[in-house]
Amino acid sequence: MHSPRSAFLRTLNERGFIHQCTDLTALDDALSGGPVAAYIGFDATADSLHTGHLLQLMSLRWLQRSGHKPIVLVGGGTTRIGDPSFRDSGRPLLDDQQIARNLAGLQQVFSRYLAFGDGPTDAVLVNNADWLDALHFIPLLRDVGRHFTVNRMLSFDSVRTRLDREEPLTLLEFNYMILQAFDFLELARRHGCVLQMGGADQWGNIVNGVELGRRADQRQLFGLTTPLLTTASGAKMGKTVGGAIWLNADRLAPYAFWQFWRNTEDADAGRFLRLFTDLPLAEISRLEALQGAEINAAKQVLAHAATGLAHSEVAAVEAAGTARQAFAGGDDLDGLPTITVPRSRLDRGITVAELFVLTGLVGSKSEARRLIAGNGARVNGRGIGDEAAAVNAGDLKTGALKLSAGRKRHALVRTSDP
RNA sequence: GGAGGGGUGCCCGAGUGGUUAAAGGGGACGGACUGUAAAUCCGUUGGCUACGCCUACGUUGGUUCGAAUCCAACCCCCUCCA
Repeated sequence: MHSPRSAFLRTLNERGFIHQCTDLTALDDALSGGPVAAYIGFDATADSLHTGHLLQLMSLRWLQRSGHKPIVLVGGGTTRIGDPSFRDSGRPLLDDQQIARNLAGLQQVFSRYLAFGDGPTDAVLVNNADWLDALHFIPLLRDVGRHFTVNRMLSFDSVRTRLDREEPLTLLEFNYMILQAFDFLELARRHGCVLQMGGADQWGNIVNGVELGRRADQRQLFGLTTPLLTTASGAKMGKTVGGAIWLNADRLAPYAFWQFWRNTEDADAGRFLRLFTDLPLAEISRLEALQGAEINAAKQVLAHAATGLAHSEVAAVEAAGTARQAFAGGDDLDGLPTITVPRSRLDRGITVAELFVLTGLVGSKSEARRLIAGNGARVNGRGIGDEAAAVNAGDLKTGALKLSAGRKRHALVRTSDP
């Protein structure tokens, strides 16, 4: 699009957040006219947000910084159904207890990206269980269901793959889109919310909400989606050793989070800086222009900024220090994953393979053996050649043993007194 | 309720009585090369008290010296019919 008038859309556009919009011009007008309320929904399918949610969090952050009001919707109600969009099969249903736990985990993160409060542009948190739980089937069908045709619902890409593969799509799941549409309508009525944002996979769900607003209330609502992110080499963004890149520190240590960004592919550095940091564009352009090994500097800036947002400035500095030490072979390795083993256990002698299992660097003793056989295992930086190699307290260096699986994955073993 | 098709390791997908811990691909991990990058190449990819043992091809039984492969019942999915 040509340069939008509103600061919000201009920023999103320049930074690469915009994939599709239901009516970009009219939305731009609305945003130019004063504070606008917009929402993004987060279902409680896990107890932490991950990098896949980061684009959404940053979207809301820019919204707020552009003088508008972010609404964070947590899906206490919709999580009980499970969004079938673009999924090949249904997911196991979560029970209410698990959902409650997950919600608690999710909520730790929002305030790191948004300022909550009672002011006109302060962020608010709402839970769709507040209205979805109270719905009655027949009234819902009459009030909402009559605005939906099955013909239209079946036409969305988000469910078509499932149907094409002849995988079952239950009526429960099929209703998800109606409830998400209803959420939008409800937020429009309660909070004057006129915009729903989300990932590209949410397009169908969002459009349903926009249409419901028009049909039920003659409201003009807007939808705006962010692109589906892949790395430059085509992999899904946010998956790596050990699964998802979580935002909660208890799920993924700040050091590991920092490392994730530090390991960004060259070709992604500029794009990620625009999307996942709020550094000025001029600064990003400069970093992006670096060539060859110098791009590493850009990745460090990216890692620092992203970690600073998700965790804290202090955590980011510490993570950077740990990484420097870990790769330079230094001794200050406090940020690495650490396990504690009783001294007596070490005194009795313990194989390196067993230690690797204890640290979680490998999943089984067999895997540890394979790692050793493949020349991937090191203790205090020295390669282990013998599968039966053992260590004892005498091997402790500055009170800790550093185990490495490959060049990048490290863990510390410390001893406790007994 | 009837007829047919199908359920294999993280995923996809071969395999229809033995040499099958199960081809091939993807993914993942490790190594080489590098810059903690990409691409490429190589290796590995169920577990254990490891020259052997245990677990594994929807579930449970059965046939057989021997089954993922044959039989029976059951569970689940798909398609068509009622």
